[in-house]
Amino acid sequence: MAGSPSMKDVAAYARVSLGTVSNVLNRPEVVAEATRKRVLAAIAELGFVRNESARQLRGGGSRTLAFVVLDTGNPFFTDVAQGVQEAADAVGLSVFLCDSGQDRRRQSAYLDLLEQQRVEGVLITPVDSGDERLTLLPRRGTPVVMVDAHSPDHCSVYVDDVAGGELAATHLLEGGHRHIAFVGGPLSLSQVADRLTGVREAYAHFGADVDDLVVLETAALDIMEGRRAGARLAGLPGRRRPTAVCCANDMLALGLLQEAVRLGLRVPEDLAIVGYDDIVFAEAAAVPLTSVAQPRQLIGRTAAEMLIAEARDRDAGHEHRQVVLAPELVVRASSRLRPLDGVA
Amino acid sequence: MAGSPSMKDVAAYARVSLGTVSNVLNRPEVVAEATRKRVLAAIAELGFVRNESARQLRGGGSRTLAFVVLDTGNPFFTDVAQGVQEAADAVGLSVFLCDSGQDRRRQSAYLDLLEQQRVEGVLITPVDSGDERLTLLPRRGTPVVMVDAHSPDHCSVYVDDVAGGELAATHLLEGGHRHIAFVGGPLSLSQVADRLTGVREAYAHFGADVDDLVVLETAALDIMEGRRAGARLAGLPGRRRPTAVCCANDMLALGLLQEAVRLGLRVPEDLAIVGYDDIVFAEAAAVPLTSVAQPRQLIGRTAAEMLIAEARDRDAGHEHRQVVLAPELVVRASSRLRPLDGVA
DNA sequence: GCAGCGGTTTATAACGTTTCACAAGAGTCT
DNA sequence: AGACTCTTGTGAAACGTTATAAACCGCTGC
Repeated sequence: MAGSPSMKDVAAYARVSLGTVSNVLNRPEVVAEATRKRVLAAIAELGFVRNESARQLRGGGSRTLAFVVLDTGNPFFTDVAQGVQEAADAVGLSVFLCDSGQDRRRQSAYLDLLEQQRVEGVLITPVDSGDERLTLLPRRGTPVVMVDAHSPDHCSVYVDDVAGGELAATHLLEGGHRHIAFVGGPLSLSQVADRLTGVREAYAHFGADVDDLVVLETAALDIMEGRRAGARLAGLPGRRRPTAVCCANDMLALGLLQEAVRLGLRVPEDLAIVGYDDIVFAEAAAVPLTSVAQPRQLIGRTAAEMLIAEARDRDAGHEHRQVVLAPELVVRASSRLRPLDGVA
Repeated sequence: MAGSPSMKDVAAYARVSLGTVSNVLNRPEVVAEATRKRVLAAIAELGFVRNESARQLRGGGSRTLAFVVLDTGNPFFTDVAQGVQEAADAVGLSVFLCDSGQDRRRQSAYLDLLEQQRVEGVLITPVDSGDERLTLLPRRGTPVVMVDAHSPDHCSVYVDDVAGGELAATHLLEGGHRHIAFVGGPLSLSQVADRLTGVREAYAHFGADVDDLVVLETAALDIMEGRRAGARLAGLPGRRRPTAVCCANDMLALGLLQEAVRLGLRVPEDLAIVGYDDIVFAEAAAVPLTSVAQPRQLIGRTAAEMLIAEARDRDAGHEHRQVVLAPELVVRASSRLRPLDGVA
């Protein structure tokens, strides 16, 4: 009455039993045409809406999965999310997006909430991969798949960040750069750490002196931090300033690019820049940005499919799989060699 | 046993009654120190996790609200979402983001799901403002607030799009342009329609001939559509080509800008461009983009606060409020007058 | 006449919480 | 000692579904 009408109200209104209403909803083929119509009319008349909580409590799962994202402001993640949606749609699941905003507390809060909601599974790009919840959830029956990150205790889909970092740095080294800055952080994020490792390996493989590499750790991976880093670099006297920058993602790179240009540096002549992720805005930047591309939608789709599979055969033995995809370098103007650029 | 442990299991393990476990969880102050500890230990030992469905079924609301977004790929919306998060956090609510992807079917599916989940309320930027669900939900007790759109039957927070469109067009008219193209769509979106109306009004107020205005309707508001429109414009012979473009949002503008430049047009000399939303990438574009700025976070925060208020006094009489915010023009290089540009 | 038959419908027992009225003890005051 | 309070803990009744077993009904076939 006061609240929304329940199946009981519908049953009373249609002069049938509760069970019949349930049947109309769940196995319409077993109820006679006439009664079915009567019940449906009652439902429409009363504006009855199934109570998902009760449903879930009684019977099956939630038909819902969640994707906990590091930063919805970064188009990379929203593209990954598209892939997730696609895969979920295909099997009739809905996706809730949760933005941790690179905040551990929020990540924890969401994980608690999602477990309590009994979602079918959780996809996550963790801020804090050390959170015990990440191992607890699967142990208690909520599968967790790592997206764009890896962990021995979960299924995961990620792009080989070491290879990506190496790709970026090798490109710059081949361009004659030796004094390169790596900009990114926090280093506790595995993506960032791995990309840096890749950059170091490039120095090694190239036979260059890794002491020429400067690491600028940032507090986050967004445009603001990029601008800050750009200002710092531009403030250095020419001699001590790196001639190229490897950024841990495109958000940083775009901010850095913008600020560097504003402060009078020429890109790529004074400062070559390479980003990471190849977000859709990289190509449209002031100076089109060289970037390491990742198969974004594929990451999302694959991760969701793995999650769904894991949720399906929850009881049956499940082997965690690590799917590693390959990054690809897209060269654009921000790092392109010009006649002016001497070769080391 | 098989499934996750329930409060009953915890009670048995701790050798207390069910009610006591509940008390430990909900009113810890009423239970004696010793028993409380024993129960907490049992909870930890068994890895008990509250079942939110049962909780909700029995008692109160879901402590959750949802934001159904037109396109998570558009940073404008993710910024609005930040504002929503902020306001929700402040009162201890969680936010689920749902991406309708400009797809009516998906919007409907989400609305159904959310109503069944009994969320506290729904924020939405509708693809299809004609969907009956939008009026049904509030009538049945789930408050709905329009974000960046308006409707007489709901609370809403939006920016005066007519004023915004007029701002953009007036700026171009003052720059001497007469042959302007409006690019945006679908026109069924109120934002798009209103911005176009504003452009027309600018012509009227300026005493210019509105027949010089060309309308290019697009299928969506994304970069791809922008590129397509850019190609179309660039393909026109110089005489018939508009000298300026008003885009319905920045995604379109950035795509259009990129393609126009690629096809050899100079911006703003051959083609001036004004975008809408002033997303963070507008400033970092190939040619920094003039745009109509909206107070994104404020929109989200205000909308969420209104939703929360409406949900709180659900029964008490509630008057729908329309909060209209003011747009602001940010002039950058993509429309800046150069000495070369003659004045009409 | 009676067992047996689909085809329909019904009554009832869960599911895991929260809440509320009440019981069991331990003090306190007369 | 009896009548009180106060502090803790208990038991049972909801909440709105779904599933399962049983009941009903009008027939058919023997």
